[in-house]
Amino acid sequence: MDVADLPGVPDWLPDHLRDDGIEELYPPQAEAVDAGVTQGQNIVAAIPTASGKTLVAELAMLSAVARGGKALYIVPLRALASEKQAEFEQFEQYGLEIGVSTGNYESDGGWLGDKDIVVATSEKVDSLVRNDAPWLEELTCVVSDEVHLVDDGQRGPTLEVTLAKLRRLNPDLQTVALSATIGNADELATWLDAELVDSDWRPIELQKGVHYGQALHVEDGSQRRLAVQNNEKPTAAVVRDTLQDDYDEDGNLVEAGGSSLVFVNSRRNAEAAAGRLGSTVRPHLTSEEEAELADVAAEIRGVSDTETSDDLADAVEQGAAFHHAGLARGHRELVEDAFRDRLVKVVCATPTLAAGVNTPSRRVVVRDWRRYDGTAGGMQPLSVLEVHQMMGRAGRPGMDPYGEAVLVANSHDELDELFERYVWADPEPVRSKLAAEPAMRTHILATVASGFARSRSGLLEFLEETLYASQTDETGRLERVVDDMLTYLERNEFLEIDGGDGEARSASKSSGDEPRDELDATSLGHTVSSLYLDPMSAAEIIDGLRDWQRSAAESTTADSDGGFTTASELADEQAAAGEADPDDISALGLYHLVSRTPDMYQLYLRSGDREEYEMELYEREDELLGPTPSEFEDDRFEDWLSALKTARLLEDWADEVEEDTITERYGVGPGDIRGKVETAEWLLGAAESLASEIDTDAARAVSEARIRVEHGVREELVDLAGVRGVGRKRARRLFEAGIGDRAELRDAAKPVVLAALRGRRKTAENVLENAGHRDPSMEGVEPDSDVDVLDDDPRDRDEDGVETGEDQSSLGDF
DNA sequence: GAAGGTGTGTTCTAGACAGCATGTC
DNA sequence: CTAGAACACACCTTC
Repeated sequence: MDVADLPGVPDWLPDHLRDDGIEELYPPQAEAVDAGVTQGQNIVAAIPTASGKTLVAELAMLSAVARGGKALYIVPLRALASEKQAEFEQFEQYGLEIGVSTGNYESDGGWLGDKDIVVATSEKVDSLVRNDAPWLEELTCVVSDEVHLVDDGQRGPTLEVTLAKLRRLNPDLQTVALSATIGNADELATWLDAELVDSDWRPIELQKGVHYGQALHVEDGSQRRLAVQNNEKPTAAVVRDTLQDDYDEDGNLVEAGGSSLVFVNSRRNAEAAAGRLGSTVRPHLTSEEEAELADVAAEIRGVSDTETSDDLADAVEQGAAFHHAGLARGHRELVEDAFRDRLVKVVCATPTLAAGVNTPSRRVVVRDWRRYDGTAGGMQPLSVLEVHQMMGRAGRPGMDPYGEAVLVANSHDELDELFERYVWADPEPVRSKLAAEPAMRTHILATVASGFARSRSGLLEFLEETLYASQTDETGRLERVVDDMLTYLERNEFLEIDGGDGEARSASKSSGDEPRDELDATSLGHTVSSLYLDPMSAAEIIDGLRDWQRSAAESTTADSDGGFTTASELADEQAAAGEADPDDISALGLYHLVSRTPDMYQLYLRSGDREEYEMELYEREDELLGPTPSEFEDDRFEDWLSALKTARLLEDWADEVEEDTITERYGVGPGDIRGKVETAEWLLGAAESLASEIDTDAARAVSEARIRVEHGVREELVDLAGVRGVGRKRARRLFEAGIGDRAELRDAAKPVVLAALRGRRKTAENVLENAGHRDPSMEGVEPDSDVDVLDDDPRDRDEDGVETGEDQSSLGDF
């Protein structure tokens, strides 16, 4: 189909596409147009990655906007939100406005309601629905990217419910769902009343194969010699083969050496493999490439002072890299960019890269096809869908003649098994996971709180519009889970059933009457839903805070030894008790409280950890909020301990312990610290709202704990760290130079400030300006040589990562 | 006697969304 | 209950 023949699209689009070199649509795109994407028709497009899904989405959105509408593009990852934003910004020249909204980022320049196309994560959209964003009703087109993720137990239900809600809000909404090739795309189409485009057409051919022994066995039945040299691992042989230039019989260069993407099953394996493959890659680098790689390596070292950072930089110097979720954001982006620029020749990655941003490669090697899964009790094979997603990264459009995806077999039996299991197999069907309890807990409360259902029957009726309902005939299960969760939500005071106190419901049941089933969210329930908390997390936090309030009150009472003589004295005493002293709450107690909620992904207890944290628990038990579970309640006690480990990490961070020390002490990567801190920040913010909602005196302490963890500083630096451009390190340096807070920073002698900031003039000027200094100029100022500046190398510091100073005594037991 | 190979026991395990109000070194 | 790569370490071989 020629781009000139597109119905319903804006006039400028055909020329725009031609400028991009697009004259003709790919077959699946043409199919989507025939099915009516540009005319408001619902579409499910199940087609491979890199076969032009984005253009299908763009056709739908642009034609919707051309008709005076407004489009929403839902992505599963924040990183994809920014990638799509960059892509859609090409249309700004035609007057379209693009907006982005994720948890940590919202595009500026006006209200989202004024944008023509908004990109957001599914959770953000869910949250917008819960908080009643008015512009959602103006949507005429919604695109859901990677919709096969409805199969995900954790996050799938959110997408499923959100789509159902958007469609109910606006019955005329055009729904475009983009999916990987899956077994049951037709079921998705039925659910969404959509036309189905199901195709495995790809713009570049993808050849799948399995390497075993000295040969690569390709799916078409052919074999290619791919020799494993002395002591080399098969993966290294495949990577080396990819690096070599190919020539035809006449000696002409057919194809220059290419890059490989190697998928492995653990972070450690990724790092080890990258280190080893470096020696495979190095001989193939030009000196120019080596110099550029050295620059990238230097940037990587600049991102953080950790071992991970050093290891990554070492690998990159050799032209190899690793990629996993333990990397800091900066690390990830540097690796992805260097790989896209063909500078880094091999990336060894965990599945982060298969689901994440677009990083195609000449060849993909799936080395490990089993992954540890604690719940299943051992190694479990990856799903076909997952492996196909990885293999689909092979082949860069316009750059490679074809892509190759290689599985690695270690035995002849495995060779056969891999062909059966992955090369020739169709992906699994996608199944809704909505009926699982944690998902129901959250979404029932949200559905009631935001007014989508006001009764049990209304709730069930709404749930009929989900994929779950369309995939099952067994209505009994759904009803049972709904009732269980309603009871749970009522018991925790998030919901009122029948406007009553819980007795009414069971009474009506036993009397055999028609169940009076009105549902209403309590004020607390509304708060929990709009905070986007799992109700179970909210319940845990509320219990913990109430427990603290109670015990604080008791200790106040116990202090007054006299006993009460009159009623008024009793009242006074209770009032005093009611104002429990927030200073009694330790930061650790609060960190532990949020770390044990289901919204915090806890750290793993390693061997030896159990003993260590049992000791820690014994020493600091009275700081924790709520009663410690008995050691015989194995699971809960285990959770309590790993929450303590997580809480200790947060405490260290808020105690200004060096990043390097933390990564080593807890066996995590720099990116994990950021992740934990971010989650804790969010949960403590939610805890702050809950604390005021349930009327405890803890709000102030919670707020302080949150600010400390946000900036990673001790109490005395909270004010300084609030200045833009001042983080934990600069705040500490300024403090050590005698500058205690923002006001003192404004009045401080410039030479002192400059010296504290290690003579960086530009930085010092920025900092002073942000602190509100009248004349921040550092011109002609020389650093004060009397100021002791903290050494920049963390390895020179003592274990606490805090320079020995006057406040040494406050360090405590260390 | 250093470098390297082989054998054995031990250790450890993927990912990442959200409130609210603004910004690390 | 289920795996398997990587590593640390001991021990041996080889030049």
